[in-house]
Amino acid sequence: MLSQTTEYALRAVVHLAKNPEQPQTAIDIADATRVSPGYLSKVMQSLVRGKIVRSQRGLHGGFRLSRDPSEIPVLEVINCVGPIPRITRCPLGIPGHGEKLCSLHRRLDDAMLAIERSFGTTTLAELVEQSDDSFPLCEHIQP
Amino acid sequence: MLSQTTEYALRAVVHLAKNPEQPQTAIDIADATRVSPGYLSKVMQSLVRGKIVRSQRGLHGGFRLSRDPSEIPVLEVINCVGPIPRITRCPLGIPGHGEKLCSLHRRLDDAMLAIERSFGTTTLAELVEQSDDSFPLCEHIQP
DNA sequence: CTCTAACAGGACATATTTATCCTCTATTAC
DNA sequence: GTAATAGAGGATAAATATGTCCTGTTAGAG
Repeated sequence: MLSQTTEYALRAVVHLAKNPEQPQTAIDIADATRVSPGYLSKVMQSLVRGKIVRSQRGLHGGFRLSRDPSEIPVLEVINCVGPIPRITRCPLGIPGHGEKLCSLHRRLDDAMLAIERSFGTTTLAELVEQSDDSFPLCEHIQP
Repeated sequence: MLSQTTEYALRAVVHLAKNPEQPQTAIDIADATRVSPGYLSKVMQSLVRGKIVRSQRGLHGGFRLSRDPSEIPVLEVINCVGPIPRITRCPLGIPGHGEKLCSLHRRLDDAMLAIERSFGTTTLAELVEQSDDSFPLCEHIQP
């Protein structure tokens, strides 16, 4: 539903939000999120272009969030690597069919809209505040 | 978000729901839904295997819905060609992480669940009842 | 200045999705 | 039976998404 790339981007920013003290290198993030380092670099580049994270080259460089997690909606991260495809016109391309959607496509677009809204009102801060254990992204089972 | 294939499948079943009188050939459906005939055949095969439509070979054959549109939830069509991917376990594959999801993945799965529910309670009948014009899938603009 | 750490970006490889084409089989009409 | 219609299914191609690798550039430390 959401692409792998989107999933990776979200893991990465969550990791950054959980480790704001010092910049995290691509390797750091790749290890923590279990994403291949090479591909993660590409994803991080997208996030940099989207102004979600800032990069710093050289020794002690790495990536950090460009804003406070509470200022970053999850949707913004998603849009950065692969936006939710909204249906704004009839996808059949029939001449004479324009902005008015049939019930099928209106329904589908409603679902997309609901997702957009849900992710638009959730911030990164909300994703990190409740977990305090050592695992970066998933909680472990209580013994 | 939903795949092209899913979109095509939905268009096809909507067309069938709107034309219940006689079986629709793959060509009929392909024309009406603006999908390439070859690929549509594949999609229809999936729908047949999923018991959503029934096929009839030979002259005057074609496809028709296997049940009344009011008995077919949109979700069933979706699941037939490419289910909504639910997140049931930590996707990072870290040993010791099991069923309990971190907040990121719980959020993502919540969104998937919401979509499933939305499409699970909408039937094909609801998608066709309100449009009565000649256009098969999209309404045209009022002059 | 030189060495090393670390991101940027291009070229390439693989996998998956989408699309095309051709042959086979089933059904109907005659 | 023969001919025509129409779905089933396999092989193949094209497009896109995902993943790898290598070189270049920037920054910091000595």
